[in-house]
Amino acid sequence: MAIVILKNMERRRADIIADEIENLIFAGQYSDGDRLDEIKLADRFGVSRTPIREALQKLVVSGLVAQIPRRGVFVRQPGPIELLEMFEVMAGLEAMCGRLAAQRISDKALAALNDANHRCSNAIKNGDSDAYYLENERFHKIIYAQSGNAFLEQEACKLHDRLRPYRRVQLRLRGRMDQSMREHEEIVKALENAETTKAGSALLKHVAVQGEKFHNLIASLKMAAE
Amino acid sequence: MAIVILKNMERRRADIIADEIENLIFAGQYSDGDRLDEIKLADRFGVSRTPIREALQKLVVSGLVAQIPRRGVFVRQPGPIELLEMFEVMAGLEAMCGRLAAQRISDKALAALNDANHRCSNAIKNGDSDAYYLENERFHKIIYAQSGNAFLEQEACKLHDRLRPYRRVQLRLRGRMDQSMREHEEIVKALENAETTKAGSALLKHVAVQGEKFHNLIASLKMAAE
DNA sequence: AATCCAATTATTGTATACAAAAAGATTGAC
DNA sequence: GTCAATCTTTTTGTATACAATAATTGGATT
Repeated sequence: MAIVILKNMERRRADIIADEIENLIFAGQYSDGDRLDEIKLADRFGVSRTPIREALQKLVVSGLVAQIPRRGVFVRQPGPIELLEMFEVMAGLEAMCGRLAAQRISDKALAALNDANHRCSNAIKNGDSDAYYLENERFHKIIYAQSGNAFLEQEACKLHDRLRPYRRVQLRLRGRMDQSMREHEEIVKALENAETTKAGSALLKHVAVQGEKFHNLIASLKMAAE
Repeated sequence: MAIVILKNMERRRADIIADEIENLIFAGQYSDGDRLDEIKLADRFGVSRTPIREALQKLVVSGLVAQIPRRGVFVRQPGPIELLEMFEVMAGLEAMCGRLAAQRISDKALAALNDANHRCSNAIKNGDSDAYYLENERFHKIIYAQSGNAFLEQEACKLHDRLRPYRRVQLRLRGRMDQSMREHEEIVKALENAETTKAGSALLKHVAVQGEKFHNLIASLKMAAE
């Protein structure tokens, strides 16, 4: 008898709204320091202030906005320093996932990684950057899952999602997609051979913002600010 | 002229309540699966349901409770597997902090580490375990800060605080406090000599739940369940 | 014209009211 | 006696009302 985990499809409105506001912030609809007007949001979503406020409380905890008592809730777009810090942690988490996955990964997951890589290659050939980003994300999330640590997987996913808007920028550099592909293959090889250390260091290098990637990130932030 | 960062001392009631409920959960006042009754909590804190609900939303995001739509909010005490996963991530984060701190730590912070260690020793001699836990915490938080990565520091602190109730258990093993002290000294030495890898591995080993620590943790969980 | 103060207006935070759904109790059939 | 269906109660989720605080505006004064 199969065990069925039925995901609660019915979500609370406040939760849906929290996601939507999050997307608005990620999409750059708000600048750093903008106040999130409860009444305007309530009008926008066609609800009262109550679910809006519950949604905002969630965003406060997840760090996307800052709340000043009796003043309101303000969006907090990370500046260059915080972004570098977040990428540094992301690299560390990916390395952690890689080290664990090297010991724990299943054959099926290895096949899935190769599959994702293959589709990445095709996307590059076709110049389809959207497809590339999608498969790239699949590649990394497989590794998170194969860490065999659900808590780590969750944390890595959270940060990955939060950095998504900035990751696209990273890949716009000339030849960066090709190099990224080579790194992916190196990572898979290390995982296949259960080379713990190598898998970790390959992922660290792959994700870390160093050298040219650093300058690229800073430059793109300046452009976004204009 | 000194720059004064005035921390908003006035906190929202909902935030204070969120902290208090969090403490109740940490203190073991609720078992896994218990429903957090909004009305009872409202009575307890002498407020209406509104601030209670805002507080609960925060706890949902921080992962302490799970919300089932139209059913309520239920406390989610981590089971043995999730605990091990969390300790595994904690060890990884501490190692990350250690590697970075080895490159970035200040002389002043090194002195503070030695100071904390010294007070740890004294606490052991006096059999004052409360003082030991306090200084041990100070020791680790200094390292988080000296990673030079505020985002990492914050994440490490969050997880550290969440694991606090279970860490005490770890140190009850015979001779564990002495061994822990030796490990602290090894960590400081690596940091002093800017030995990146060694600082990381020493912290990993220090925090990871392995061997006897594993059995101790599992056993204590069983006792708590009785 | 610039600045300070008072009155007005917005906005947040909390309480209460109400609708919808779930849990629990009660009755009735078998 | 057990099970099922219906009715009642409880509880969640949302809207609205109101109080307290912050922002704003419009003079009055220098």
